Amino acid sequence: MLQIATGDPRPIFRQIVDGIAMKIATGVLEPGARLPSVRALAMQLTVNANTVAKAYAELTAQGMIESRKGVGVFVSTPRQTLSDIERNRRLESALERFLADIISLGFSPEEIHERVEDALGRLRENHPSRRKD
Amino acid sequence: MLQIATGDPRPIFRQIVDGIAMKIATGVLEPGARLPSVRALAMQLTVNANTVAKAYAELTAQGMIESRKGVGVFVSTPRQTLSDIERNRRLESALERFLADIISLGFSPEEIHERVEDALGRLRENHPSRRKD
Amino acid sequence: MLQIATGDPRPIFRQIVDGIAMKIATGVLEPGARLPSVRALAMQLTVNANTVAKAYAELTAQGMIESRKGVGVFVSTPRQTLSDIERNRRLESALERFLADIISLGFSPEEIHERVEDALGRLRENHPSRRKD
Amino acid sequence: MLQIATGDPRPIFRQIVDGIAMKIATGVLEPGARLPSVRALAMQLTVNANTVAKAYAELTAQGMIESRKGVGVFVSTPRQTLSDIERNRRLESALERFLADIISLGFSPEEIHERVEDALGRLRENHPSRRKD
DNA sequence: GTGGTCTAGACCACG
DNA sequence: GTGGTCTAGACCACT
Repeated sequence: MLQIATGDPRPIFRQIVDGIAMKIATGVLEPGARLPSVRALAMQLTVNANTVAKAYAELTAQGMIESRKGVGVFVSTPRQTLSDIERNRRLESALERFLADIISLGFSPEEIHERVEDALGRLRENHPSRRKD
Repeated sequence: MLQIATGDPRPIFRQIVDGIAMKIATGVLEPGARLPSVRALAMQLTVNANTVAKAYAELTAQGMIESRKGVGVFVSTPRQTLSDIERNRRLESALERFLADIISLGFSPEEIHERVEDALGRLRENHPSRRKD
Repeated sequence: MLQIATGDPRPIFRQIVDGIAMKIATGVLEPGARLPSVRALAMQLTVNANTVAKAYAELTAQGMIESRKGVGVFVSTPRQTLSDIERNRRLESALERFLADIISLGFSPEEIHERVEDALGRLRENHPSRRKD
Repeated sequence: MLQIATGDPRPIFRQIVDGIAMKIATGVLEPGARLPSVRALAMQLTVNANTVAKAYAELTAQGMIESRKGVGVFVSTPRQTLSDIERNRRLESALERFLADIISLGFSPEEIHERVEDALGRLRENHPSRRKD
């Protein structure tokens, strides 16, 4: 279900964070849903358990999941943790980074537009009415 | 002309690479244009000469600039160095990271669309209809 | 300068986070100040370098410090990263936790009041005009 | 009467311990008052009986309750089990953690003072002038 | 079984 | 030298 790509420039734990965050954001994983245990996911991805634990820790810090010792890890109900200023700051910096990453690949703005629209379209499908809180 | 920000999370050499790549991609620097020498740029930015050399090396490896011995460093005429497969892989990976970063901030696909359009619009201005090759 | 207490119920990395956060909040460490390197602090506290790195990572995630590879770790200029709702939520939960931790120690509300006032007084001294942003 | 919250980061047995300790400290449960049996409380909270037993064991070890075989579990008359040094150490440690948690949220000492006073006020109401021993 | 913490030691990226 | 990532393996707390 989750995929780790060795060619990907992102570190492993980051790929895990991104992958799970995406699943939660698109509603594939709903609030209350249980995630695979640290050890189970580590085994499945054939990475070290600490690496998965680190990814889970980051998602926990971001308020996207909650863990209960001896029980498991669960998707938490979404809330707005960041200030509006900070949200915008992060959007801007992510956008800047994204453009910096791809600009030297020689894609034209039109091509980039197309690909982003595709991706957003895929998001919208599984994501018909985003909760506001 | 080029700016190094200490607060920027990117390493210095990366900021240089991105800055120059952006200038080339947007047409501010045209093929054949001369870049400052390694030493001159290092002085101007008050960074280590090795750092500038590393940035130039990366840009050279990407085929965006070329140095002519004893003459200087110049923007090269655009060539496609990466395979289409590789370019697409990198675009996908950058896109996934971007969306993962952004989506957990609670922005709706519509909002993201708007912001990306803004940014692309800013790009298109300095970039009327470049290369399709 | 920083102290790790073996009897302390908090894990080591938490004690480091708390200690540094306190120093930043009270102005003992000012924005831009450099923190000891991961390895240096690990040596000084005779703990593993990974433990210090974990503490620094948490402070970084909280936006209190910034690290630059190959350079060092620095106190960042404070900003308001969390939404007001989230700030209040966290204040409440910290308060609840604090009271739960100490209530069974047999201190009366008056004693608790006194001790908290002492601590707040110490904060106010080094902290005469808290910046708002 | 006692509440277990699944979202609470504390383990269940801890929530039980804290909840009962709080009731005793605030005088809601007076010395000699009878507590529900392990099984009864487990049923009521729909948790495992072992979990309740563990909570009762900890409260017993702390001298806050005592069980009389074949009769039931009762709130004991308060005794000081921890040394003053140990109590103070724990208070300091809890205080440090609390302030570290809170101060990085950007609350001013004045705001913190206010909120702590509120919370202590709520405590004092059910706690007119208990033990100074 | 679950997650959390810590250690030891390796390798990489950066300046 | 700096910080960041990953592994391997240990121990603890909780259910």
